[in-house]
Amino acid sequence: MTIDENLKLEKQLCFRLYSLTKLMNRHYNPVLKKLGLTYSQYLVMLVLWKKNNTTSSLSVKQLGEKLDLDSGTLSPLLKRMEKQLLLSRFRNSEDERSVEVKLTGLGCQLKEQAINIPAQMFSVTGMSIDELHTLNVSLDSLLVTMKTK
Amino acid sequence: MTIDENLKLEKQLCFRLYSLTKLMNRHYNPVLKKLGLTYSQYLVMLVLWKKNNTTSSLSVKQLGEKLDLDSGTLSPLLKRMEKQLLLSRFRNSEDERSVEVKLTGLGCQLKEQAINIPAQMFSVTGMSIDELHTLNVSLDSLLVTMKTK
DNA sequence: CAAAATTAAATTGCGCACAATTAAATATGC
DNA sequence: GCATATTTAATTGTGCGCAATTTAATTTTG
Repeated sequence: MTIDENLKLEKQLCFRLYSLTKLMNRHYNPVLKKLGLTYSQYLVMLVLWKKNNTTSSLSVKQLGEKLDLDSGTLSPLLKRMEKQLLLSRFRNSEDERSVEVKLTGLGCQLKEQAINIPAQMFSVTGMSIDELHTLNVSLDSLLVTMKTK
Repeated sequence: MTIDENLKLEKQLCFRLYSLTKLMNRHYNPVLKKLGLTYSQYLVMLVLWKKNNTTSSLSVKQLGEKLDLDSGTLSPLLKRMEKQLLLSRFRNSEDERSVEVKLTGLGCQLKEQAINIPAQMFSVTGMSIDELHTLNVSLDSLLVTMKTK
């Protein structure tokens, strides 16, 4: 095998991940559009829906850690979601540097419309539960390695 | 398992792919910056480097098919690369609708500086050749399924 | 306690991705 | 041959993702 061989697009893991992520997005978008969400906004909602109420809040920093996004991405994104009345933003009175985010009633309700999305998307993959699990384990291991290098 | 369980971020394949793609980008960017390339521009170069000369050309359409990108992404991207003197763009005289892209001498030379990137990035994954191959096969299969659904 | 360092968010600027539209060239059908 | 349809790029507008910088609040340190 020549060194040249390695530079082929088809050989690259990164290109597969890149293509799959785009493809994943294209499958999610029409579904999420019905809820008025983009994919990134959906990820934010997934985090907030876990609380499942309109009282507990999460800081932008905590959200950023969970989603691996910085304030440069989250600040404008959360502002758009606030404008859509999905969540509210307010400074933490204990520490005025921190901005807290909390679901509105509307944002909380939206969960009902999203409840079937994971199953729907799973069916698009055409995979079995076992195959999915195996792939998830591989990707998790890769994520851990690449985060620490 | 409750339906609710499915909505957890940690369970989602899409989130793993999304996170890995971002992580992959973060590893590529400092390396590619030395060549003055973004990740997407690198992908374009990978396609063009295969020709390995400054005479054969590829249409924007063909490039778009290989990379799964449309003209809305490629047109401005290729213009930026033309400005950097990596490639040249010109209308096909046989069919004036088509725009052809071709490496400049500079673009062709840049390949030498990129020759070790795949090996370097492979080492970041911490995987064996076999593990990489297995993962690639899984992802390819998923790509095929999701393209046709 | 005051100066310096750290932390959290916001802002700015750039480059994708992509939906939707537009413009121009070519192909097709009658 | 000409109207119609299709094809190809480019353009416009929106929303990320992120590097770099800025602003403000808090913590640390001498």
